[in-house]
Amino acid sequence: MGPVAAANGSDGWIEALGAERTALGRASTAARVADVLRTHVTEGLLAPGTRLSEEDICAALGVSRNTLREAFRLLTHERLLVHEFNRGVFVRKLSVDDVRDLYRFRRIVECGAIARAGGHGLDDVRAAVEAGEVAADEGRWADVGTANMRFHQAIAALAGSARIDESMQHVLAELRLVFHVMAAPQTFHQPYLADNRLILELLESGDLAGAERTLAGYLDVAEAQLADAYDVGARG
Amino acid sequence: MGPVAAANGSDGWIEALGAERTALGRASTAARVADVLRTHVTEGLLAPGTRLSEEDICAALGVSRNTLREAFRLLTHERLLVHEFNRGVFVRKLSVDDVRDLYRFRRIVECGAIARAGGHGLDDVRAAVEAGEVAADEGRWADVGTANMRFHQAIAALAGSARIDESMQHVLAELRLVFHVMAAPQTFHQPYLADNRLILELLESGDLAGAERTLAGYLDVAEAQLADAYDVGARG
DNA sequence: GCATATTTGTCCGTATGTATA
DNA sequence: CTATACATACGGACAAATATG
Repeated sequence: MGPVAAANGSDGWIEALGAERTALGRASTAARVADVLRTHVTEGLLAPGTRLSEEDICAALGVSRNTLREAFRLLTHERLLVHEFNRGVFVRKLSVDDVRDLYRFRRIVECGAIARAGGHGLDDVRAAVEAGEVAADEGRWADVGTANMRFHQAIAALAGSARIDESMQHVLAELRLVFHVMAAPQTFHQPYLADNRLILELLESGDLAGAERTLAGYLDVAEAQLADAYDVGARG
Repeated sequence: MGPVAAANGSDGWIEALGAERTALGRASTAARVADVLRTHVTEGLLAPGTRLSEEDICAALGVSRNTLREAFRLLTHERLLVHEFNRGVFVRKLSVDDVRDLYRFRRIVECGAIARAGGHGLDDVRAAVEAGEVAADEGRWADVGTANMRFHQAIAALAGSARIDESMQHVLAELRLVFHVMAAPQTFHQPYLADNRLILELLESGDLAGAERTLAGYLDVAEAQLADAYDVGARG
């Protein structure tokens, strides 16, 4: 374990990667490597701006450079990593402008999905709302966060478009990077549970315009809250 | 030039690729290779379903397999190619369902962009409309098509979101694959020029709701026209 | 169903170019 | 300006999967 860890001054995340080596079972090697890295990035174990050295990670995960670069491609496309030519790949660092851009995207996609919602797909929305409420009752704040993600993914899915679904998935993955700048990311989502239920009820009653209005306001508030966190905090 | 051409029964597109070898100037090799392939695919020179042999293309472009595979990855992410494990990469073949999905996406994104349009960005819309009209007057149908693409890209850009812009770009590139199933792709876009101008004028007069309604109807008609072409033609 | 040839998946070593201390 | 570190790109190798006869 020594040499790699000692040489790179990485705060130990390289070793954590190496520990996942055994988990690399089957399926495309690159996809598995991408899974491992994706987890580390979205969980906040790799700080934004960190450079990912090809050599070190190859050694830690026991894969070749070509395979690793394939994994880098996947995550770069998901905007979790950025690739600077002749310099390497880095963990994505989102700016306030990125946050505003993400919410512009969400307003269009989520509100558009509601406006064109048919009757189907509401089950997934309801399931996400209830899962969030149960998790909050039991104090499982991390699960509240994932339930909230599921809620918005389900809202976008009302559009009935695979491409919309995929875009939304990527946007939400990016947002996970943003949440780590919050002082208390655990409880960030809790206040929005009531809005989620209200939107669900408006949808079920057929009041699409009301649901859309509520969601738009919701997104405005969340965006402002995150932008404030940037001003106070890391000045990203 | 003989052996490669003679052996692969490729209708000559491999040689056409080879002709672009000199154009490979600077910037990442993989990105340049991707550019060449992207052009060939979107121009319809490579029929959907065609398998892209690593060996042949490496020889034609004079790049290594690793580099070519990197280019393949880029284009796969753009959905222009599909990668089947242990079988190779193929030019994407879109189904009727794909067409419907693409138009669902466009309805949400383009109409949403109009609904949230500020005053800025209309210059690009106007430029695209006028370029299309001039090209049509002069019978340059290919340019009419590209001007039409520019128009819709400019509409999406009214949202003021880089992520929306990029998503729209990919969707329009995919749509180019669809246009080739039309009997007369050259004149496909011509009838829509009048709609483009109408939408521009509604936007300039501040009638966002009217512009959105017109565009939505436009997209419905175009989708139906393409779906019909699929029924009659290649049964994709 | 089997044996063969082809093609892809993965990895390695190395030479060259680029950025940074 | 020099030196070092690193990414880029190439070519070759072998295993594994697929296609072909």
